[in-house]
Amino acid sequence: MDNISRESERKGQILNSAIKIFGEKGFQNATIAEIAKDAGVGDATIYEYFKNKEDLMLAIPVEFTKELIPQINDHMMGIKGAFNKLRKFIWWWLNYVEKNPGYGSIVLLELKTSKTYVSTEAYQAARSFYQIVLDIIKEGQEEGAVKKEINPYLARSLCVGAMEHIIIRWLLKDRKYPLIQYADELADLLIDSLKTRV
Amino acid sequence: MDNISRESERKGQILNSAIKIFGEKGFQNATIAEIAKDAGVGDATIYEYFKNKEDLMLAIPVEFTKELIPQINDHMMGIKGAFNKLRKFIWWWLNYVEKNPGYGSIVLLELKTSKTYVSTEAYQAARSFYQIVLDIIKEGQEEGAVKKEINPYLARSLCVGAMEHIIIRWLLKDRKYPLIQYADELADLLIDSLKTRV
DNA sequence: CCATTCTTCCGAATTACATTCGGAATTCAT
DNA sequence: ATGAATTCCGAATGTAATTCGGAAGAATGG
Repeated sequence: MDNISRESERKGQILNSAIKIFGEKGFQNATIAEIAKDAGVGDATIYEYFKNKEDLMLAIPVEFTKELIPQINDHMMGIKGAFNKLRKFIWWWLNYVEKNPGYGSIVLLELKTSKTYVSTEAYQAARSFYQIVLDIIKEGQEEGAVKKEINPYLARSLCVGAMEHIIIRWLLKDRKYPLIQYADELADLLIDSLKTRV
Repeated sequence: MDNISRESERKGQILNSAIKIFGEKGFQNATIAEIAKDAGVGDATIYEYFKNKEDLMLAIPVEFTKELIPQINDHMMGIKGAFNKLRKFIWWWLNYVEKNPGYGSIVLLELKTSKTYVSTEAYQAARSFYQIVLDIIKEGQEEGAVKKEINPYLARSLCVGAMEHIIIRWLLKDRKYPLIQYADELADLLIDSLKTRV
């Protein structure tokens, strides 16, 4: 989650502290003072780099999701067949959130309450991340593995909705036992849902 | 959404204004002053009935979800077969949110960011609402319509996750065209996912 | 090497709200 | 009708976001 090259060192420090504090306490209960202190800068300095508290939170997914897409694509390399890719995607995403729960709770819980969310870059970033699932489904339809009659956008909602629901439950409650323990069973169920019947 | 009998008239006024303002502006951007003004009471009066702003928001699902469960059960009467019930549930829930988007955005977007959410009555209320889906799935397994080998809890996550995902998309973006237009296709997809194969 | 501008940074005000206080208005019980 | 309780709220308080004004440091030019 760290050492990502960014325009400015300062901006990077602040973002790293922001992800940490927002992730721990949530948007509401995190204070600018605390983030500033953690980043080792003055409160006012944050406002040199971000318009306001909300803008600071929205900057997190933009920066980090940019990194995610190459990473998942890298993991996808050499995997053949839509269902194998989907299984990998589920595994990878659950694993990533488990390792970075702060990022997960920002993206899955906090972000959507921002009044302007849909018109932000953050929304576009999330969109292109989930686009991967859509591509997998379409690929599956081409290769004949996924039922042709399914609306691929609805199928994406099914996959993403189920994943998010499981992740959100985990974020809200337990966080104790591994999140990836759900990965296989969830993948089985989703694959079975989409599969062409013989 | 109105005329629900409650302990006190005042408390009811405040809750109705709260659902309206929170629903419109979100928790963050709603102010106590605005809710008080809308309810026609002084700011301090709100604190006679609710511990604080967060407690006021959390009171909404408790009050309203109590009403929801009898309503949906009422609609379920006379419907035979798990899949017919599931279809009805999807239709009814999408329709309810479409008619009460303020309530929907509180329950689906705002609530989960509350630090204490899982330990509140509001969480229990949501839980018993979604319990209905679990019961339908279990019933389906008993009558042989739903695959026996599916973990019913995971199946619930699939159904609820997909519904919530579609509702959240609608709340965040469009809200223009009818939400229920998704109901049938979603129901088809979910039913097909759960169905025992011959 | 020094003066000048430009940039970065931040301590100290300012502002916007949530929350609390103290007492006024109203209702209730006798 | 009167004292006691309850309900209500305007004004004060406290906390945290945001802005201001200028200090400290880096870059430019002679």
